[in-house]
Amino acid sequence: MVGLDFDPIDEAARQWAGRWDAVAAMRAVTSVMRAQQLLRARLDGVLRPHDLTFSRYEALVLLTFSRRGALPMGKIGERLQVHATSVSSLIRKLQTSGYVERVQHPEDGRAFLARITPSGSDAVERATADLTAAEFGMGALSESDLNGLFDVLRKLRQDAGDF
Amino acid sequence: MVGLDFDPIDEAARQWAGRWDAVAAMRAVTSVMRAQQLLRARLDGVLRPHDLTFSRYEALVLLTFSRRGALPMGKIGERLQVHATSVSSLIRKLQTSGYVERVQHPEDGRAFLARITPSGSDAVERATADLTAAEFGMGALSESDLNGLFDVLRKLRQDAGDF
DNA sequence: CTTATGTCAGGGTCACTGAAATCG
DNA sequence: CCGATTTCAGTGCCCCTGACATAA
Repeated sequence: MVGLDFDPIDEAARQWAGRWDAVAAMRAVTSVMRAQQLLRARLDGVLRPHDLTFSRYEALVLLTFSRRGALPMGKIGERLQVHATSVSSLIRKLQTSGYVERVQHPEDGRAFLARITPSGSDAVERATADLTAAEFGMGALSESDLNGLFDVLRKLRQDAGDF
Repeated sequence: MVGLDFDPIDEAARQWAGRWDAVAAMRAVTSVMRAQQLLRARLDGVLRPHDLTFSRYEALVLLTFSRRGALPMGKIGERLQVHATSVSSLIRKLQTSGYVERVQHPEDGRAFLARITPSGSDAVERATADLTAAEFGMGALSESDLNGLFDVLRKLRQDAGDF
C-alpha cells in the first residue's frame, strides 16, 4: 500500500545493532507480527463475501472435520486455543449467519454442542475454494519455504506449551 | 496452558489433505497466526509492568532511533505500517504515560511531532532489557532459525508491497 | 480551491477478567 | 459443597471508515 523504498524492519535492526542485543530475535518477532497482520487482512478480504472471518472459518473447518459435525464448546476452545468466552461469541456469530446450530449435549445437561448446518458446509466449501485460489495469501513462498516456516514455528508453539 | 497431546495444526493438516488442496499453505498460515498470538501474549506480559504494549513499544523504539527523538505522526504511521487514527491513539496513550510529548512542527503548522521524553527513554531501556532477557519469546529457536524466519517472511512482506 | 495532516466519533473483531447460573 | 461448563457484563486493544477543522 504505502511502498517504502526500504525495509523498515531491516532498517530498525541496523540501528538496533549499535545499541542492544538480541537483534535476530527482535527482527524475527517483528516480522511475525507484520506477516500476521498482512495475512489476516488478505484472508479476511477473501472471506468477507462469505460472511466469515478467519477465526470463524477455522471453527467451521474444525466442525467439518469432526466425526458427527458437532463438538462441545469446550472442545472447540481447546482445539482452537481460544478462551471459552471467545468460543461463545464465535459460535453465536456463526449461528446468526445460519452456519451453525446449538444442540443439547446428549449426556451432559449443562453442555451445548455446536453443529454445522448444510448452509455452513456449503460456506466452508466455497470459502475454501476461494482461499486455495488465493494460495492463502502465501503465493510468494515456495513449497519448501512453507514447510520450513511450519517446522520453525512448531518449535515455537511447542516451547509455549501448545501441545 | 492447555497442553494437548498432539499438534492441532498438524492434525488439521492431516484431515485437510484428504479433501482439499494447498495443505502446506494452510498449515503455514495457521502457524503464523498462532505464533503471533503466542508471541503477543508473552511480550505484552513482559511489557505490562512498564505500562506498554508491543505496539507502543515499537513506537517508542522508533522515536529512540530518530535523529532528534521526534517524528511527525504521518511518518510514524508510515514506518510502523499502521493507520493514521491508530497512530493518533497510540501516541495519546504514550502521552498519558508520560513517555511522549506533542510539539508543534517547526515548519508545518498543521502537523505535530511526537517527541520521546526522558521518562520514555528510560522506559525503553528497561523494557528492552526485560525483552532481551526473555529473548523476545523466541528462546526455542536457534540463530539460524531466526534468520531463516526473517528471510522467508521478508518475501511475504515484499510480495504484499510493504517495501 | 485543492490537497495534506491530524483529530474525533463510531463500528467491528478479538482477548481477557469476574460474576453468575446450571448441572455432575 | 466442590468443580466443570457456559454465558453475560465490562474492559482493553487494535484496525478501519467517514466526517471535520486546519493549514500548505
